Amino acid sequence: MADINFDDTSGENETVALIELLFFAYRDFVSDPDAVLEQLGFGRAHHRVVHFVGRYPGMTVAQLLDILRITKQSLGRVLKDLIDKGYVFQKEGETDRRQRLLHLTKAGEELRQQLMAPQISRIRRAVSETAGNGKSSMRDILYHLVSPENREGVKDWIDGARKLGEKAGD
Amino acid sequence: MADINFDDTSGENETVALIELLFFAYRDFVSDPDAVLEQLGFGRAHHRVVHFVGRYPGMTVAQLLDILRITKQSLGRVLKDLIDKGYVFQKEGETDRRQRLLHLTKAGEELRQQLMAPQISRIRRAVSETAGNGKSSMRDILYHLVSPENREGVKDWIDGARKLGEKAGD
DNA sequence: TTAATATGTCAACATGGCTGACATAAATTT
DNA sequence: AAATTTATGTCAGCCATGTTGACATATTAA
Repeated sequence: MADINFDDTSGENETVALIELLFFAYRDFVSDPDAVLEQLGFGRAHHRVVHFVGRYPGMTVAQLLDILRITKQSLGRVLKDLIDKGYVFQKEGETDRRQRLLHLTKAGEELRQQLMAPQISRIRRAVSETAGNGKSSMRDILYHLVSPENREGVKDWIDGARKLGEKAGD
Repeated sequence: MADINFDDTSGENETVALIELLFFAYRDFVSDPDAVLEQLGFGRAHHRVVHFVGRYPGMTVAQLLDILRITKQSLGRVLKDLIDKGYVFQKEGETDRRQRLLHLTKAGEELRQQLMAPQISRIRRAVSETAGNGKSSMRDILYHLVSPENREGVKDWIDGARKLGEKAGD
């Protein structure tokens, strides 16, 4: 349709596999903290706010909006939840008193660690299970980001889809 | 909170950086095809269906549900859209006539290619721009999955957050 | 014949995106 | 000092896409 160069047909299937691995890996990766969030009545939007505020205490609302790429309205809702439930608090900026600098409370920081822990474990496990380098390394790593109980299914899917691919190059 | 081993403090910050890189990279990666989808009145859910059906023509509805991990209801809506607009069609299973095997029409396959093209380009570019191996390779690759115009901001964020991190190990 | 399976459909609801308008206070510019 | 811009908050309302649970149909399997 557009002017894309499909000259390199050699890595075609591998690249498509990477697209799907990224989908699968991300799907599992973000699902890790869901159980914790659910008990608190929070969603993934809350998670992102807790994570980034904890990572950069004192950040402004504008900075957070820029990172998350969402609107004030969307942020406002989850931020209100987090403030009301005592995980985030705001501090008037010292040099600019219009700013409401964002910070985590002790409970907020604990929550952040709790949410981050399984993701850290997952990444460490993936890294430790991965050898090689370059392209194959990324593939390995992403594959290893998939939950062990899902790997068989993912592998079957990837292999199966490749077998049925039209122009099986490699 | 839970019994997580934070013994290995050496790779702590790097691992957190990987978490954020995965967030940023995925954010940009899935946003690639949005412009095309918007013109057709489709969303990302439609994209996923088109992609996976095109990758595995003749798959059953149950298989697709298992891959996407969504409910029948959620799938039904987007599937109906895609069928009504002529991008997907269903074929009665030959051995099992209860099945409605999923296929892309010609328009569907063209759409799939059109949606996949920028993601393939992005991955290829990232791979070609990446050297090294192992952990650093994944970091490089994910970093390079971020849009060039966003890399400065992402890098600043990662570096800035690391500088402000409590236990700056490495 | 009965039970299980594959699929479709309905109502109802929740989350978290979005727009656009508007308000306030503080900082900056004129 | 006055006017403008900036940082933030808030309101009403819309949309996409996820959820549950119930129920219907056709077909296959026991």
